[in-house]
Amino acid sequence: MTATLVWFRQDLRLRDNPALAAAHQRGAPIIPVYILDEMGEGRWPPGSASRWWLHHSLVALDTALRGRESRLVLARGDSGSALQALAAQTNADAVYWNRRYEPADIARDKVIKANLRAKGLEARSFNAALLHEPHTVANKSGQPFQVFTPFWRNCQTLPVEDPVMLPAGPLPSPVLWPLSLEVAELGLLSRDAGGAGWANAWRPGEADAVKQLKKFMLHAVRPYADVRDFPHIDGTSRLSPYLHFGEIGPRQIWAAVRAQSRDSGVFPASRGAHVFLTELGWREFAHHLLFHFPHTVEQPLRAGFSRFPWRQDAAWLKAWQEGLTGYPIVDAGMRELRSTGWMHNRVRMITASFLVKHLRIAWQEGAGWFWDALVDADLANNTLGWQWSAGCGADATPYFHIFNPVLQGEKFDADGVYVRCWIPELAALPNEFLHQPWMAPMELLIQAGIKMGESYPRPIVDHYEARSAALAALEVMRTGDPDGLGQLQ
DNA sequence: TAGCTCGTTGGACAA
DNA sequence: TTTGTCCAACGAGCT
Repeated sequence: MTATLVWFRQDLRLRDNPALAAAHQRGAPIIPVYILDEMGEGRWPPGSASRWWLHHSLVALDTALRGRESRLVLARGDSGSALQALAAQTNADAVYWNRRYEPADIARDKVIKANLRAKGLEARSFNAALLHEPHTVANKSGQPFQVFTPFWRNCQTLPVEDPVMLPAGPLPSPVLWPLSLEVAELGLLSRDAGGAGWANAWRPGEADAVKQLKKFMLHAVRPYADVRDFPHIDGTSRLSPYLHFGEIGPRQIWAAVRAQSRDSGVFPASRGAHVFLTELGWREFAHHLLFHFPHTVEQPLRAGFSRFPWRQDAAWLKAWQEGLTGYPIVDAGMRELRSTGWMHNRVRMITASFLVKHLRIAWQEGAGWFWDALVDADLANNTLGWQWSAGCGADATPYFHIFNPVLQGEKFDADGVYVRCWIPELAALPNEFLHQPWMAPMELLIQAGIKMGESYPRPIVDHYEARSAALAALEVMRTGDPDGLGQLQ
């Protein structure tokens, strides 16, 4: 009796899973496999928040499979060797999986596919993660797009496939299951990590991904365009970690938006839905860029930025990481991140801008911190976001756009609900000074129980000085004039 | 090939 | 208080 190995990676779902559906169609017993292969992830093995999520996601996937009289076989180590060993052990003659697009994975999967085929096995890969795979989108010169708008316009001329259906009922299973590790044996949960905060904020797994999408489509997609920028409002989809781990796929989201427009006949049905799909477009664009410019994980897309005079300052970096910069909107975001493994998108931009422009600390430092702290840490999205903020990526902000953390706070958290939630020591301060507590008169600070520099830090940099220094540093980069450096602190 | 337009998310300042 | 205007680099993408 032969069998098909279905190799799960970042597609931890049963719905819209082309590899699994194809295996089912093939008819042979299916052996679902997950291999924890940290060396195979290149320089970007999952960080602590991602490992926590992965642990629970694997539990959820196993539960879902057991509901279909199947189970998830777990292994750890080199993916290629583990697959070969499992194939030999189970007499499997085919291995199916869904593709990934990170540089290290592409290189590894290519070797694995060749080795399996050399042994006479059928090795097939599918697209589960993207609406449009990177090699299917190009500009009129045949080159990859580097600007979002033309990229997304081009994508919208291409068809989006419907989600793949998996027939109901038990999955064909082998008579004997191969040996498997327990999820706990993968050692994904570390003792020092913030498991409690994450568990309060999130429920990993496909079932909750589907629930979250339904809830969002029902209540939040229509007002999305108007409220998504306000961090105190639960106005975003919160689907990012589910998408990263593939507990839901972009085709399912596309189909949900399409289903909603059936009544009106207009697609998308609302401005909110249109803006929401554009966000999905950014996710596509991030994968497109990562695929075509794999060096951007470490290096700026715009080569000139390798000359940027970044500062190294461990104390400033630590203050940023811990939410102790003295700028409430920045600190609130960094504390939300530490506490929940997630940060509102608007605040991600503000905190990232502050690190690279006000502190002039290299974006790679920020990317590394986010990578470890975010439950939705995704190499493509993280890279694009940080390069965009630093101004060295695709479609980056013009150099003279520098977020003013006070104005951003006043504009997007006018009533201070967000800041008061994450910085309780400032809660009693009136709105007028909440985003710049150092400007508050002494008697107000005393009334609010705040001792500047003790209960809450003074700003570690002055906005206007930092802004000038950032512009000067950009000028140094642009002209290559080393004299400009002398003027920089 | 040359030239033109444009760019997710802004800020400072004047009126 | 709100609104409009400048900032004015740089390179992608298109015609």
